Amino acid sequence: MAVNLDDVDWAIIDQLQQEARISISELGRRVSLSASATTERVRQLEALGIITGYRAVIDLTKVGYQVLAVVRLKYPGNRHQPLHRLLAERREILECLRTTGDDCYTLKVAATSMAHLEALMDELAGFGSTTTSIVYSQTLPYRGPERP
Amino acid sequence: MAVNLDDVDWAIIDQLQQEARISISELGRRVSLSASATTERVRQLEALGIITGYRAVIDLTKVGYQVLAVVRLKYPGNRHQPLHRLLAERREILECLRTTGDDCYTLKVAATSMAHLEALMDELAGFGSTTTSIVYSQTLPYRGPERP
DNA sequence: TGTGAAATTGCTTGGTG
DNA sequence: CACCAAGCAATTTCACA
Repeated sequence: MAVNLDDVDWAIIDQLQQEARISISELGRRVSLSASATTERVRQLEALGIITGYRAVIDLTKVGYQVLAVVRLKYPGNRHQPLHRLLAERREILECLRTTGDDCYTLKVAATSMAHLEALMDELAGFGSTTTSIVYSQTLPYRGPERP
Repeated sequence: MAVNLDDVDWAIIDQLQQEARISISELGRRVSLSASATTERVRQLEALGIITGYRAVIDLTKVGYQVLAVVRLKYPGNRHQPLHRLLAERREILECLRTTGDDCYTLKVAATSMAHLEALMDELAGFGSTTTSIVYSQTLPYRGPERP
């Protein structure tokens, strides 16, 4: 499943992880490749599923989500469909990881207020026992991987 | 700190959260605006700090990080500099949130193998007691916020 | 795979409603 | 604020190494 990538591939990945909207020709300049060769490399990285997409990063506070929380959910049994349905509906749930350990799921949830968070927690509590931690600050905002 | 955004702003945000590399004219078509007006809107969203950047999303497994873990760190005392130094150095730490509750920090860590993860955990254990959960799957890969 | 040249398309800027 | 038009870049395609 893992793929062999050379220095140029990694240079491209690094650049696009930092500034995904630079032009192909600018990217080519930075990695010392012609525009057409750069296009081909990027196309390959996309086709191989190494680059899975490009996303704008939004400031949650500025768009109205003043509360960010990490929720751990202890989910008894193995009927996961209802939870998946909730994840699809409630767009306030930004991320959901299934993990080992006592808490089966770790979710990241954005809310506009504590009241809003409370309502979301009531929904989640229907699935199992929850542990909620409010996020003070993103000590390290998400960054992508570098060459192993 | 929060900002007032109209429908067009949100349409732009939605599009760029999904496909950050589309051209300005394509974006303009999708939100029914001319290219120059679209450029101006996007510039404003960036200048206001609502859009904080654009990032390529990389498949961790395919580039060699077979293990993803969520680590909760109980950090006694309040000397946070050493931890911040580690976060800057160890690029395997992809994210770090400071939270309320017993565990002061929640980290997301990528490793190439269990041995690699073990070494990372030894480093983190120097800061306090840790609780580690291996991620089975991203039930919901990260997505951005929608209009509140 | 990478390059270079030509045709197409997209971007930017200044002037206008 | 948004549109239009013109001049300038960037993108794509193709023949060639």
